[in-house]
Amino acid sequence: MRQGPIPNPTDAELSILHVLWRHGPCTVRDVHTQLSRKRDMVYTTALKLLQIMAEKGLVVRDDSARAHVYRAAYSEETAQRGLLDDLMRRAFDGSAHNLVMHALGTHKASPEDRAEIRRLLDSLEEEDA
Amino acid sequence: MRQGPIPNPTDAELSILHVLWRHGPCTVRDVHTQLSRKRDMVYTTALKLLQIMAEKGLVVRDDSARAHVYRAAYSEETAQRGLLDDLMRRAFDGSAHNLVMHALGTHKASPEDRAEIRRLLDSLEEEDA
DNA sequence: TGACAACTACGAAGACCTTCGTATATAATA
DNA sequence: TATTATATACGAAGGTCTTCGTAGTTGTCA
Repeated sequence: MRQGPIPNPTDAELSILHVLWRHGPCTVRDVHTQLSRKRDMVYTTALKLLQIMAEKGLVVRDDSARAHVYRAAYSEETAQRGLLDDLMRRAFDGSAHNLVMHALGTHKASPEDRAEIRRLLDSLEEEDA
Repeated sequence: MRQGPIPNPTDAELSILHVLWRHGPCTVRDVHTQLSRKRDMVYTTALKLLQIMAEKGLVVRDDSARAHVYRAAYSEETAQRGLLDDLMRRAFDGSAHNLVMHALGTHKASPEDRAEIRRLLDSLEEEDA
């Protein structure tokens, strides 16, 4: 644990969180097994990362059993929002508008994606009214 | 200089690039003066950063005069795209749709912003047709 | 019980980022 | 010319991130 706000996850931390979000609470062994399918990583590295993440407050540890069980401290959505905020502040002058225009302009959005975005815009219009 | 693709700028590097984008080509002195208005930083730190950035290819150096002149190697838009790509790949499963929905959902977009986004969506529809 | 397997704890190395101090060279000036 | 101001170059410290190896503990099973 620690005081203050939970920091944004780093790269390796994010890859571990992905496993936890996808599979729910996991032992180190579980995390390592899953992670090994994507990256090359030794067991103790996963362990160390999880220990550090627990200290940072990124994950919560249940050490009632011999094999400790870890779970993500917050949802993927929350993490995404934190990372997005950070990038927006650092590189987009804090403007969501800038960022969205960029994302839409340079990356493929399917017709379905665009329809969904329109629906979201519609609902935002209603809120303003 | 160096080979391979130009890496994304780090935090301190981004703050220097902001000065160059805003003011055009600058000497170290110029950059440091501008930067000092926002952060606390010693002259030689700005110098060192610019030297490293030149090595990475983030900035281009003109050393024909005694006070070398640096300029950004690419536009702010290009840098933003690179950073956005990176975040999308790491945290949003490579999906612009996810990212946009998040940005719009959790951050204020003015009616003007939304109108502009709609126009962009319209133009994307035409491209598909 | 003894040997082995699986677990946690932890130190430390190597990479990168940021920062600063010092050394050195060059221009400007009294 | 001698002094002072301003430049660049560069080494190194301190921080974080990631990685791994080793030590020590606990459970399992023949």
